[in-house]
Amino acid sequence: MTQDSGEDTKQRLLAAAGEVFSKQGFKAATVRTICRMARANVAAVHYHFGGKDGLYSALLSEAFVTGLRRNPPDMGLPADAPAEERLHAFIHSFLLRMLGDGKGAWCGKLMAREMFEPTQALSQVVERHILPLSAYLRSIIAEILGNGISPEDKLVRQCSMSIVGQCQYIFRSRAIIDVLAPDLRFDEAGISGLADHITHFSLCALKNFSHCAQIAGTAASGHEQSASPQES
Amino acid sequence: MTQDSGEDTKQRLLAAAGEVFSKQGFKAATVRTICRMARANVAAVHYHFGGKDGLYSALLSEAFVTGLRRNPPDMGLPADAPAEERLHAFIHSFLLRMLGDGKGAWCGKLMAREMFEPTQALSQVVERHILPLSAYLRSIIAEILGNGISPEDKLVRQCSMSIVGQCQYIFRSRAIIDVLAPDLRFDEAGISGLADHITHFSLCALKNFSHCAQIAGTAASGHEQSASPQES
Amino acid sequence: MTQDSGEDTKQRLLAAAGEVFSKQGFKAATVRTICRMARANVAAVHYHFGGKDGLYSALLSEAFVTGLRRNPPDMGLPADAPAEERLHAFIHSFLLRMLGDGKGAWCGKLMAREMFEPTQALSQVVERHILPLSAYLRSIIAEILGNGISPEDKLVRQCSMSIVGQCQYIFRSRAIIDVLAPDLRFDEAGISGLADHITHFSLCALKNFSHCAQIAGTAASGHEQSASPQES
Amino acid sequence: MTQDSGEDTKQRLLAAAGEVFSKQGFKAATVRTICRMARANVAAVHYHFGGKDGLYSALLSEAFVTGLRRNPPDMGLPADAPAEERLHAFIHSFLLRMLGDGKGAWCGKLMAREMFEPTQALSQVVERHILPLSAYLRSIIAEILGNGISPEDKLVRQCSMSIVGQCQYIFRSRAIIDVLAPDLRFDEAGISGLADHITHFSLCALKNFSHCAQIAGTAASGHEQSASPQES
DNA sequence: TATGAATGAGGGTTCATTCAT
DNA sequence: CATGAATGAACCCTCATTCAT
Repeated sequence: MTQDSGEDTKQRLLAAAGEVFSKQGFKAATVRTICRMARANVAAVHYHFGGKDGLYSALLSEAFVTGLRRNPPDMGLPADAPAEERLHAFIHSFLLRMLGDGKGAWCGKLMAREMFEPTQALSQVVERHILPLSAYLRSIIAEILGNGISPEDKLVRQCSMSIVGQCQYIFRSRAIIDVLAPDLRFDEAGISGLADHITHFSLCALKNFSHCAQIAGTAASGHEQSASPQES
Repeated sequence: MTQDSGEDTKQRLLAAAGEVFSKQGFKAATVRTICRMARANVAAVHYHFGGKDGLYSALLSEAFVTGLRRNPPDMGLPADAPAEERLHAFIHSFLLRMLGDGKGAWCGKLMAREMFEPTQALSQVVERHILPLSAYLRSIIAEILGNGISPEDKLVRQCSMSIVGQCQYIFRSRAIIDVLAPDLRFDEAGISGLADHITHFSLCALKNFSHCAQIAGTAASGHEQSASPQES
Repeated sequence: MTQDSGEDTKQRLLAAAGEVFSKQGFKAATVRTICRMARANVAAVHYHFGGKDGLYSALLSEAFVTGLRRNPPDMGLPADAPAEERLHAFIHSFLLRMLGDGKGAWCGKLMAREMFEPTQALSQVVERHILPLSAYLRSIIAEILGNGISPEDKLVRQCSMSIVGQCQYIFRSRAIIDVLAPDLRFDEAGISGLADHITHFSLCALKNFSHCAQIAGTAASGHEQSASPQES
Repeated sequence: MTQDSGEDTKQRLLAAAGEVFSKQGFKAATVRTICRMARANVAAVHYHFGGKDGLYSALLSEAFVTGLRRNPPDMGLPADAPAEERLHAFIHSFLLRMLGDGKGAWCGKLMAREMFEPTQALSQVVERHILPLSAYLRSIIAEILGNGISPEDKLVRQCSMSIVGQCQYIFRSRAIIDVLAPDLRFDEAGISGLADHITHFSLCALKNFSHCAQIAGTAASGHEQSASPQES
């Protein structure tokens, strides 16, 4: 019973911390708010996590694990599914992790914030979770680009950034988007629609990358260090 | 000398505030830090701007004006330049405003932060600066998509988000990118290269949007509220 | 010990606040002074009372309760004592509450100040403590005036003000009185003597109110809206 | 013209200071408020009066002179008027000085405040203005009491306090009175009525002081240091 | 003579943290 | 294990004052 209560308090603290930290940021969030929401004493967070920093670190670790378990990057697709479908699943799960409104939706929000405003807890998360995710996305991109391009190629990296950028923008600029596209809803159907668009947009780009090379070249007014498929 | 000193202090405060606010955010930044950096008294910010809020508002307004003057969205291109070139200029100037290292480099950083963590000072900035910028970008996109599509079309709006998302990601996830792509430099040449890639990627997508429709349709596993060119 | 210490600090804060607030007024008094005097931390007042306002409110409530318990308006007289003796007890206890030098002497001082410079904490004190006191005094006055006059009569109200005014003046103009009547001592005997005088002065007035009516009428040079016993 | 403006500013500052100081007290009042009301620069008060303290001192001196000139204690009565009428005039003028709403009504308010919360500027005012006023009142009282009683007698002093106390109470406890006697108006007629009552009440007491002695003696339960007419 | 700009001390309040129980 | 009480540093802001013109 004591143990239960102890673990229970710890979990309630983590849940509350997720909500508050993801909504207000590390600095703006206050330990008191978190503890009040978790129906715990102010001193509990220091007892369990050693302080505000410790709570945040613990939260960050759990955030990724929980988020990925809830919305895995392949969304249950078999490993041998077509690359196009796997890209769509990756994008869709990405959006769900960041925009989902259900309990624990803060996982992705917290990560997005961490990338923008990295704390010292970031590095371990990057190595443990982000790098593998990135590698997985790049393998999909390389497969779509074809021509035997390596997932480590600079072009693949850039395309990976283009895709992830589109996903994160939706969440990060939500305040702006609410003004620019007020009819956009972030319910399940809205998220699905966004995933479709981003997938469509990106596939169009990837599938035609070589054909359009000269156009970009022209538009780039001579700056030609931009990687092209033939480069590698 | 009085006038000079008066305006001077005000300008020094703005400069320091830009640096600190863009680096730490509104809440985490402290008036003391800003004043120390500006070699001004703590009370000066209240005298000149009426408080922390006022300083931030003034800064936000100036940030956009200064940034746009330094790197205008058309980068000096004639109004009748090809849409492709104007898109490239838009993207390039966007990156320069956010990534530039010169004095006032915080302009873009500040805006990116404001979009992620909007304060009450955001609304006026949106109306005065962001909406026109967005309209300009959409007009370019509509021209490239052709078929007489309206700049207000949902598809154009989504593509606009795709493009802006790619640009902002570069800045926003700098901490991650430093790990994912450690060879990326953010000097003039590096930024130019990034602009080329994003332009290329986006043009490939836009130019082939209709041809790829069925691919996205397949990948989207039946969710078809995603707009397609034929829709409008 | 925890409980003791906890309540102890709260009580020390109240005691110090009483001294400081009554001496300097709400605005001029500083939380830091109070805390220093109470050997407590600056944050303690916010922990226990929620802020300067809360401390003042709590103090005001306690002041009246403590003061009335220490010097009840009837001074232990039986309820059926003659009205004259009850009036004397009322006046005497009033002076004791305001001029007493013992611990908690600030009770009356605080109230006097509050009446002169009312804060938003006044209303509740008025309803809870002052109105009953006033009603009690008016019942005594009505009994002395006789003729079946109602305690709510305008004349009774005015006489009540005359009596309370005499009592409060002693305290309020202490600075002046020290000059005008330097031989006045505010020890137990001095206060008792003052109570005797005020009682005497007021009884003389009340007992002869009807007989003197024409005198006042003459002196009032025609302004006759002053209530007289016959009025009601 | 320069001189005019200078003197003008000085006068406007005094007028504004009177209003603000009398309404908020010395500490709570701010130089900025006064200067804004006087349409003068913040530094003007330091230039003309040497600081906040100096302004207050200057104001206090002027307050009494102006107030007494506006409402002299005899209200124009001939020096040989009956004592009863002179008492009424004294009381009436006292109330007018404190409760008047016209421009410059702050004179009395300021003095009342000063008596309650004496600053170091009080002493000179007491000697120059209050002592003569008090002596004048005592001469009236002594004349009414008759029996050749001296104006310096302890009884006369006490009666003087009783009368002044009634007058000041009306002003000082205005916040309470608004609750206890909400039908009381402080226009010219209301003030006149109050003056009538206080005069009436006091005359009744004074005229019958000797007759009632034994009553007070009884009520005073043995404390007999209260002065009686026969004593001196 | 008069003023806009700038100052430093101090205001109340909030915070993460620690202590004794 | 857990908690209510207490802490001191730092927050933004306001003030009377002074400075340079």
